[in-house]
Amino acid sequence: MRLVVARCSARYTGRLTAHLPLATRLLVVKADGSVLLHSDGGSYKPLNWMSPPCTMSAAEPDEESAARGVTAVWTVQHQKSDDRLEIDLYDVVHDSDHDLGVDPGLVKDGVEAHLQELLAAQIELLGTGHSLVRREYMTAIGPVDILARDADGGTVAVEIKRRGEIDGVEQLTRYLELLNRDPLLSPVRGVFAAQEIKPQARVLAGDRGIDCLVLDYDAMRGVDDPDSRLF
Amino acid sequence: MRLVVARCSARYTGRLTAHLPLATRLLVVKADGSVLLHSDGGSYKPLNWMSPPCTMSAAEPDEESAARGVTAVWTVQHQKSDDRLEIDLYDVVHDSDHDLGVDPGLVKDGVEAHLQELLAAQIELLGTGHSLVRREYMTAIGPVDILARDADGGTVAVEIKRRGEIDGVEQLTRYLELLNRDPLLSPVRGVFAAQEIKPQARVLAGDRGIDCLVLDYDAMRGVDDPDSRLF
DNA sequence: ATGTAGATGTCGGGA
DNA sequence: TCCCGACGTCTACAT
Repeated sequence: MRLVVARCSARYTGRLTAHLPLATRLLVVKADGSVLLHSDGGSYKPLNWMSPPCTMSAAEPDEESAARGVTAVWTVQHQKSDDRLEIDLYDVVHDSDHDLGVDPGLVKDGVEAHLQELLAAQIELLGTGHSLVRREYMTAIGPVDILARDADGGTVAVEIKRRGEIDGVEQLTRYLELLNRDPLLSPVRGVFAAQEIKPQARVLAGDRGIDCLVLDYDAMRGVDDPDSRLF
Repeated sequence: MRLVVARCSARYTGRLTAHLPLATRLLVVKADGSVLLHSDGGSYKPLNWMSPPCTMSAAEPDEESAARGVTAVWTVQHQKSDDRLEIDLYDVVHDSDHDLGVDPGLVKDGVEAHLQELLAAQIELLGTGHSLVRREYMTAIGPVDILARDADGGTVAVEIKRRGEIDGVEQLTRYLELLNRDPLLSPVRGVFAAQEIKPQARVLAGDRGIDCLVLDYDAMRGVDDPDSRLF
């Protein structure tokens, strides 16, 4: 990812035609060639941008542009359409490059969050004698949904999904690997809990010594939700 | 505008609950306090963000977090709702601050509107003997871009787009259906005019008995625009 | 302030 | 791949 802060102007042609007058802005060039042009306010939407797949090429300004003070011209061309973004750079205030690597991406906890609450409140669904240690137990690679103790005092890490698939088992495996390095917690047992667990995920979990727990959302709500107990 | 590149994890609670596992990302803090969290790919949408009005406060990590390697905790709180974004920063790779000033903002060049003006002024591009009835001819379902008469006195409805795609043909079809119910106008012929017409749209138009007209914007401006006639 | 339609919408899922 | 619907939609404009 390349970060440039510069006085610049820009033109965009594609679904519409538009231009940006001269001002100081942040230019972000991502690893996939996409470009964002941000001002110091507004929302998360850039003033102007080019989505991937696209290619960015920097060129010397022509004589006329150079005379106006342009130091570089960036052309960002979309690869599948004729969308094109041209940026004239004037004074460059900042220019740096960073290797960010791949991003695991956002994890949305919608129904998942509710399942987590319910299971935390009904922790004995894990087995008689279980007790809750903590929800969203923080680790360096993200929060473990539920940490609990079983009847024998052993630690249990629970990963909760709406639909239990292979990647959820992988996630729990990573957590277990990390948690088991902590002598205060080890040995940590894993429980993969979901409303529905795919056969492949169940097989993989079994292979990893991870228990599977199918959660009955409605039944759990029925126990916990006052609205469902009115009768 | 503050730019930080750092390994970080984040949690968002508000309309939904979500979290970002540990990874290296770009953090942008804008002058209005809004915060963007970008990965090195994807489109212009950040992985996570907080829109203004909001306040960002940085704090020391608690003991437990510090033990995990957290060097700072940012809390971004929306001012009108209980939306909240919490960011744990680990290794900070880059941190810089820049004064960008106010931005004049994006100027959209209404090419479609301009094309309509130009075609109205050069209505014979539809064919010899055509005359303009009206621009923005109002109907119950919206304005028809141009209504004209051909050499034989027949009515012609023109839909103008910069890029001619299927939905434009559908739109014109709806207008034609409506206009053809009017005995004073019927039969009404349709013309789909655009700078560029996609093959699918051309096929659909043909199927509906709608003529296609490719507009040469530069040539039309050359005829009409005094700035281009100076020589 | 509030509701509604458009967006360079973006993004994900299913056929 | 295209099509369709949801979105932390956002945004401007109308009332």
